[in-house]
Amino acid sequence: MRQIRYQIIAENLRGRIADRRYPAGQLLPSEAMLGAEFDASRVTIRKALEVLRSEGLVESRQGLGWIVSSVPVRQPLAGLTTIEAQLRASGRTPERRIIAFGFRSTSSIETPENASSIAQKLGDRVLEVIRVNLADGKPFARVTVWCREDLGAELSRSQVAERSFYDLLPVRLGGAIQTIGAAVVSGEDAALLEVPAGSAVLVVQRTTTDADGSVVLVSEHVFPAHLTQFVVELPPVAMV
Amino acid sequence: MRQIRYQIIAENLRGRIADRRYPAGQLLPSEAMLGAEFDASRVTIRKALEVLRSEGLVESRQGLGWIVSSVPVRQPLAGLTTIEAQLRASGRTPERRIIAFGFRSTSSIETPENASSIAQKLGDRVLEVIRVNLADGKPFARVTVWCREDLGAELSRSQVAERSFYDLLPVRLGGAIQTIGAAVVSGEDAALLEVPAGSAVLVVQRTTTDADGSVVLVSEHVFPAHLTQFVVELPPVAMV
DNA sequence: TGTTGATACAACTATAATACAAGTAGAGTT
DNA sequence: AACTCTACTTGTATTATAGTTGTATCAACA
Repeated sequence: MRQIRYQIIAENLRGRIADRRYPAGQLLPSEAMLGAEFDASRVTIRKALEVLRSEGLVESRQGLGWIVSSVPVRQPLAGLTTIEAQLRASGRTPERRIIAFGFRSTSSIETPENASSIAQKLGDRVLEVIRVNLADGKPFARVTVWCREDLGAELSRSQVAERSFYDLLPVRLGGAIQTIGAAVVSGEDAALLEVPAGSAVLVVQRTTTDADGSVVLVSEHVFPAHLTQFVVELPPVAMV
Repeated sequence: MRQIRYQIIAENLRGRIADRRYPAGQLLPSEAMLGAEFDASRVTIRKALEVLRSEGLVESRQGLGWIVSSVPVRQPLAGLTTIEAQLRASGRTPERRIIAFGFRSTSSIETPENASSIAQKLGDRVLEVIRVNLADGKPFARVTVWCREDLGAELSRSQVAERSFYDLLPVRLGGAIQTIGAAVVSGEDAALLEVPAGSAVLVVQRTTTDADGSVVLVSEHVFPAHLTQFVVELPPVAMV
């Protein structure tokens, strides 16, 4: 029985990824270098890499190289930034897909955080926007934003699809309070995020205020656990 | 392994900020000087600095230079370390149960963070302590600590059961970096934490350094999702 | 027929080198 | 005290280059 060359090479590379000789997030040697190492042509190396790509182990970017995938995006908790900015900083191309856009009464909202607290913060009617953030075409977060009615009235669906709320709102932002928790993914979110039922997600609830301290946005962000982790640097003062 | 230059430089600078070689509020060397030091062009240095800016670690002012973000940015995050202290503050009685205590070789460790990185940080042999933290008799965290061999040699099982590592270690602590993620609970953890199989947990990995910047502890903390939430206050950051 | 090798070219990326505008700080001058 | 000048900084843009993946073609081989 004849062994097919590119499958052997794929198996070899699979091993290097598994034992972290090629760590997640790092660039693989170029196709040319791998070709030299395995004494194979670029075509063969590519076929091997395509196999690994179909298994979700690696991704490629033209002009850059092959990257060991399933890299959690490391989100620093140092300040109020947008997801898009962080994705761009880590070299990925962000994209938004609007799932829902419309005004609704606060009382009908169901969240882990109870609806009445949203009403208290934002008023009886709010603009609700549900969207999915994509990174390199793959779902990366489901974000639901509730926005104060007077501010939301100025916004259109297309605006929200193209830019972030923080860019769009005509107020000076003051800061935010976030709670970070974990949960098992809901049925709807599993479909939106394209993850298997029963997998874990990070759930972030954020209340954003303007410079005067009044609440502008309440939002809920859901991240697949294998794609995201938050990074915090703790100064020595914090130690007890 | 191929690597992207500006990411290496960013990681290097991140280290200098973390260990206070570039103290908060201070000007960094100019882009030109950094370029000379790293033998890189201004474009590359700038890209590295932009990454750090997106993480909220540095800011820039035209005509002046790059500044390490000042303390107020980090201060609110101090709340994260006090999870155990918060328990005490909320009137519950904390308790520790030691599951395992002993030295082992780093290579045999299995963690989300790969073993080789622990070996690189702490050396080939480490003291491994696994314990369960209880609040009012109910488990609320499984904590595994890997400690540098020379420091671990001074510790006894009973000491570890009664006091925290931060109290016990005879070094001045310099700071820590934490990553927060989510996962589905493992079988062992489900038993230790007395939660149903398939439920979600928060996973925190922490690397603690001493005042000199060398790594003292690597630890992994697992919290049942329904018992724990992290609260973070985010100050505003200059939007790009 | 499918695998492999060899080659060529387009598109893209990171990096370097360079130039100039715009802002800051400080020394010197008036 | 107010102004000017200078040196240095970041912000921004352009051009160039080497190296990478994306894609296609043709030929050799089992």
